[in-house]
Amino acid sequence: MLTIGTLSKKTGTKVQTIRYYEQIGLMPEPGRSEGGQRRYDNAQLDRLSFIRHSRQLGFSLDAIRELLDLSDHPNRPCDEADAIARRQLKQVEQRMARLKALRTELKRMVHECSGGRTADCRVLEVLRDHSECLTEHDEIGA
Amino acid sequence: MLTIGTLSKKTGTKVQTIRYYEQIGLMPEPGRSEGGQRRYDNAQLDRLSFIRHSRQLGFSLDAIRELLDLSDHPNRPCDEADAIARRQLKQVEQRMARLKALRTELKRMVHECSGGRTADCRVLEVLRDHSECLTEHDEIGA
DNA sequence: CTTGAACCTCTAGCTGCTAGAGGATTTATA
DNA sequence: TATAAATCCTCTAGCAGCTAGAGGTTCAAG
Repeated sequence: MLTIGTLSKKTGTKVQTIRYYEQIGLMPEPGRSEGGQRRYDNAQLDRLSFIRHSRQLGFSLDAIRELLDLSDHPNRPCDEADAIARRQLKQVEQRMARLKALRTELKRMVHECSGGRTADCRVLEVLRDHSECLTEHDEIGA
Repeated sequence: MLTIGTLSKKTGTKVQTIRYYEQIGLMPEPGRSEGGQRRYDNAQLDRLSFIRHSRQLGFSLDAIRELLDLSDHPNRPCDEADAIARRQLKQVEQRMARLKALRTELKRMVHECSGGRTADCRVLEVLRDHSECLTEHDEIGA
């Protein structure tokens, strides 16, 4: 029987986060001690590890919900899990492409800054005038 | 005199977002029409463009606040603006490195999935067992 | 039996918007 | 000048995915 603190340490998840996962139904309600404290077993430890690992790979909580559901039904075809992973891969690739464009632009800004007064600062100038940008970077928060 | 809708179209910013920027003090309170509607001038248009462009380059609203402040004081040294941009560049590079590791792992997962039952799904297996990962990817939400 | 660490619930906060309700104003046309 | 459509207003609440803190209880060691 594991306390929430132990689970926290074993998975590198904050205690509050574990309770949050329970609240949104991602983790099942665990058993309780006589005094009302949460007590976990190994299955729940595995589940939390799965969740955390998926989060580390960038999957959304919704995607993880689906993946967990699939994982609970061993006889279903795995196309769906595959599709979710492919979607995630695509997203990662899109984000990388975007960051690459940003990096180019930022490098250029920083590189051109000669360190005088802000009046002549290339960084600020570029920010003021989009047309100075050589690369495309048109979506916010992608 | 520009209405908020015009500003919205010219900068590609949602009307609510413009009001939000005003609320958090990023945009100044504009003048008003007799009936109480917001009316903007070109200086404010420029300011909003600056904000938007900075957002597109990934700067946080706090960073933008600093950049705007620097931009308003042409005689200050521009080290600070430079530092902010360098910080941003560093962040972008870190995120890229992280995404690269994720991509590798996701590719491997997807590649190895042979399309059978979920019981044998490599995607789910890898998620279950971190030790199967070849690359490091230890921070969440970076 | 006492102490202190870990637990409990509950509420509110973070970033950066976005959406909708319910109503007022502006503008174009008839 | 009247009216209708488009735009504007304020206010509140919601999204993801946690995180922090208040104020109080339980547990395990000594």
